[in-house]
Order: sequence, then structure tokens, then C-alpha cells
Amino acid sequence: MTDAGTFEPESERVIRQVRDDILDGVRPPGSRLVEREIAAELGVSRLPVRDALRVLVAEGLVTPRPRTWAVVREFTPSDVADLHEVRTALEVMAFRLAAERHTPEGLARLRRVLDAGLHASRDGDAVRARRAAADFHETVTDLADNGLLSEIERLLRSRMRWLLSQHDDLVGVAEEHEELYQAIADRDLPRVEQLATVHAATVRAVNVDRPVPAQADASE
Amino acid sequence: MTDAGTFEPESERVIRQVRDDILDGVRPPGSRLVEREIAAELGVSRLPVRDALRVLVAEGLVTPRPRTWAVVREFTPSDVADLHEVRTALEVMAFRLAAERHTPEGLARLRRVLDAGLHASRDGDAVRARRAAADFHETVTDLADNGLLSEIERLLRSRMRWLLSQHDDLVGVAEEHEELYQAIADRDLPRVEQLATVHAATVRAVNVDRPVPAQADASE
DNA sequence: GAACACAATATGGAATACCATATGGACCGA
DNA sequence: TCGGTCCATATGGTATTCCATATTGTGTTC
Repeated sequence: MTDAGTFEPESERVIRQVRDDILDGVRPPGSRLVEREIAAELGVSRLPVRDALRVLVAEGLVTPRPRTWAVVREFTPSDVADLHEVRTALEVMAFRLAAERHTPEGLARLRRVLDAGLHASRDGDAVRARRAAADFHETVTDLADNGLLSEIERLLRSRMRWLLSQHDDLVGVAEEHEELYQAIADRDLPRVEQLATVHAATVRAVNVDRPVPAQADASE
Repeated sequence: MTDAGTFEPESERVIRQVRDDILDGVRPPGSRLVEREIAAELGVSRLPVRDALRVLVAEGLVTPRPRTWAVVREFTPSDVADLHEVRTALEVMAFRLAAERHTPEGLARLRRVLDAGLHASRDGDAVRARRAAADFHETVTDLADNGLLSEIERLLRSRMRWLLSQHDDLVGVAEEHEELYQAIADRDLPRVEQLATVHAATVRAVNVDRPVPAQADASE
């Protein structure tokens, strides 16, 4: 075994590059994704590009069209509402399981991530605060100790990143994380579920503030 | 437009073939999946096979190993537990949303699927009953009117099919479906949530009874 | 006899080439 | 001038080929 752990196929690099291009707005929604063009830009063959596009389709960032070029996905208000709904259900579950199953080590890790987030948000460092907020959720999912849940979380991560890129109330989020941490540490399940639901609603609220005329969003 | 709607690349055929092989036990867990072999068997090039394996990896039916052959996934008891947990959360959500959002047409469709299932299970037609049970859940997801939820459901479908292939209490399942249908039709949310939770537990119970003859690959 | 090293082979990763079909525009006719 | 049809081009799908590396069997040495 020479580098089994560190081996990275070209397609990985292409995936990251194209994904970042999309998330950073370099490739705006609706723009063409032509295999040959991307291959030429990145100096690789079409095959890694094909692989990468498949992955990005699975991540929901790219819309394939049979026999023709793929396009960067355009998220409709309905898509956003759907994502919030599913995310809420999964995160409430993750928080609940984390409260039930956390280990001392895991809890300490969560504490550290939380502190980093609190610090960053109080300093007004938006980039690090957002990063820490994402880490917080990822760590909670980790504590939940459910491989499939982690897998789905990874799958939705790009979409979430896209969705939350315009979230601003970083301090409020960090404070809610603090409360959630306490409830998890105390294994207070009812409180965790309540807080997690509220937290999801908070994040959604900030996003829905923008025009997004969600259609069936008045449900909850 | 010649056949834009009916076009199917070779990889689709390969996907179905290999997936069915796995689910039918023709390719048992742990067995090698060698691109060249499969390509030769199906009379296609390696590329469609590569594509197919990627998809099956995404479906969780195949475990890839960098630079070496992939293997048919071995489900550990832990994997099964994880799947049940996630499935429960998502289905409760699907049932709740279906109760909130169903249209008259959709409800009628659900009624028809349910009747087919009741009929088949009373006749002792296991194959059709199982098919109808799957259709019932799929229709409910459809009624929930959340594209992402449907997407994840499709993703998990193969694993569920594998998991439920040994489910026997078809009559009981159909009867629980009947109750769920009524609660959905009445838009009785609390009852739907309670029934959905119980239903998930029922299915799990039957499966946990017979601890999947996993290839005791206690590797992870 | 067992364990390690090395070589032959198997296998996935990537590049190149070719084909079938969708796309987009130009030309023709009304 | 507008609409339809046909053709050149663009583009994704597939096959073939070569390459780097993991696997596996064999021989050698302690």
C-alpha cells in the first residue's frame, strides 16, 4: 500500500473546481456546462469531467439534459422550501440522536467548535463564523452516530452552502447553538427537539425574508 | 425531437442489470465487481459499466475501493439500524406532509394503490403485495409534494428494497396502510404521526427478528 | 516451516478517437 | 416578412488503447 489513503483521482480536483465555481457564482445558474470546454480549461480529458458532472448532478447542483449540455441548476423558490423542510426534519433528528448518544470526547469537540463560532461571530468575522456554524452542524451529525445520516448530510452540504451563503444573523445563530449545546450535554431530549425546531425556523426565516414567494410554506 | 423522451443510454441498462443481480442475490455481498468482467458479460464497453457502478455506489449498494475492484456492499447490523432510523424520520415527515397537502386526485390514487395492496395480500400474492406496499409509500411521498424528499426516497429505494425483501407480515402492513390512509384523508395530523411511527416500528420489528445473515464482516 | 521480498498479473484511471443525435442558423417558399 | 425545412456544427455516448498501481502467487532466506 503506497498511498491508498492520500490517493486522489483527477475527477476529485475537477469536482471541487466546478463546485466552487458554481457556489461562488463564477458559473451562474442556467449557464452551460460543456464537457469539452471544462476539460480544456482544466487541462484534463473529458472523462474526469464526466465523472465530476455526475457527482454534481447527484449533489443537486447541476441539471443534466440527455444528449445535450448540462446546465448549472436554477433553484426555484419551491426548491428552497423543499430543502428547508427536509433539512429541518433531518437536523432535528440529528440533534436528538446526538443528545442521546454523545460521548465525552465528542461533546468536548462540539464545545470547542461552538466556542470558535461564538468567538468569530462576536469578532464580526463572518467567514469564520459561517464556517464554524457549518462545523457545528457537522459535528452534531457526527455525534448522532448514524452513517446514513452523515451520508445524506454530505450530499446536501453543497445545497446548504449555497442556501446559507446569504445568511447574516451570525450572532443569533451562535447563541442558539450555545443553547443547543447545553441541552445536548444535559441529554434533555424534549428541549433539544424544541430548540432544534426553533433553530431551523430561525435560519429559514432569515432566508425567506428575501422575496422568495414560497408557495406552500405557510404550513408550519 | 426523435426520441428525447424514450432515450436510454446503455449505462441505464447496465445499472438495472447489476442492481437486480445484487438485490436478487445473484451477486452476493462481498463479491467482486470487476469492470472488465461485467462489460464482457453484458457485451458493452467498460465505460457504461463504470457509470453504472458509480450510480450503484451512490445508491449504497456497492462499496468502491480506490484503484481496485469494487465489491457488493455488506450491510452490517449497524447499517440496517441506521437505515431504519433515517427511513422512519423521512417517512413520518412524508406522511405528515401528505396529510397536509393531498389533493382529491392524489388521494384517489392512493386509495387505488391501497386497495390493490389489500386485495393482493388477502389473496396471499406476496409479490404483488410487496409491490403495492412499495407503491403506497411512493405515492405518499408523491402527495407530500416535496421534490427533495422524493429524490432522497429514490436514492434509498434500492436499500429499502434489499432490506424489506424478507418482510413477511404482508397482511398486517396492508392493514396499517389502511389506517394511515384514513388519517391522511381526514387530515388528522397527530394520528398520522402516531400511526406512521408505529408503522415504521412494525416493519423494523419484523426485520430485526431475523438478524440478516450478514456476511459477518465485522470489519467496521 | 514461516515470513518476507520480488515479480507477474489483474485492475481501475485516464487519454484519444469515432459515432449518433440535438442544436442553431441559413435558405427557400408562401 | 414570416414560417418551415434542411444542413452544418456542437455535443454527449461509447469503444479502444495505454498507463500506473494494487493484488497475488512464487521463490528465497532465516
